[in-house]
Amino acid sequence: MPELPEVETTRRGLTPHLAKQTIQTLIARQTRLRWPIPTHLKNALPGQIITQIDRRGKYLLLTCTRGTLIIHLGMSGSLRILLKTTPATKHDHVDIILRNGTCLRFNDPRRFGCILWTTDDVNKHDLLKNLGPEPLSRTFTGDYLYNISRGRRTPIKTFIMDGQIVVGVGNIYANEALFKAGIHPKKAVGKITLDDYKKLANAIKKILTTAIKQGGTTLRNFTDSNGKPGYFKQLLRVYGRGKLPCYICQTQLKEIRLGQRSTVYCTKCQS
DNA sequence: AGTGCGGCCTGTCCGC
DNA sequence: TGCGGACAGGCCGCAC
Repeated sequence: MPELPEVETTRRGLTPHLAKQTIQTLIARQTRLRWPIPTHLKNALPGQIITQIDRRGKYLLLTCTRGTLIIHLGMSGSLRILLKTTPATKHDHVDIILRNGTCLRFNDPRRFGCILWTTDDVNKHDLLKNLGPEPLSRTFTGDYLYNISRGRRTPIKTFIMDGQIVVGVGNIYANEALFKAGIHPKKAVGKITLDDYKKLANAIKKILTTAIKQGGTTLRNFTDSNGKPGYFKQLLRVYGRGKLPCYICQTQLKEIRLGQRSTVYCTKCQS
């Protein structure tokens, strides 16, 4: 389950392998992802040199000589660098073969991810043009949240999971950040004070930064072949802990559905 | 415009 | 032990 920290970790891991490399071919074994892989990609990619590897929210952006690859890992996607001779296994949907004999392999059991291509300004792409600020940037502050939430009634948890408000905050981190900031997940955004928004913005930054330092570890049933355990799981205060005692006050944590998402909070610590 | 929700997918887990 | 069904999650795109 790639969250922003894992996408960032992926980006950092891929960069030395991809930067300045030339693409030889594209192999698409399964083109039906979140959106179909563009049919012209097979013609567009060969000869392209990858010049830059960026991240916007949970999107990876591979800037090439004459276009940009937009990759999202969805729920279950992963990217690996392998020798191009490595046999493909289940859910290895796409290979981008490089001239140096390596390959970037996209694996995604649930196929919620996507691989798209644009030759225009990538920030004007439909998927990116309306995205909110990066949570770790200076523009994401308590003041920002306060100002854009006046007069609105959405529950705060839904609000911070909205990519147009701020990118990269998924269900797990939303739960954790609200607990850390002491804010009830259902609280209407228009009624939250500037002071609380400052706490919340800081909580989001802190949690994401910590998770990146952990190597962007996935959570729950992490069945990576490397057998890497979920380090960040040990730091979870509320997510996945419904009915268990709050670490702060021992009150039984409450679990509800909010916007069809599992939501866990402490009735005493969060108001 | 703001808000809420259905749908896309497969692996895992639970109860029978 | 096998099987069906609920659930998990990001996030677009639609309906109100």
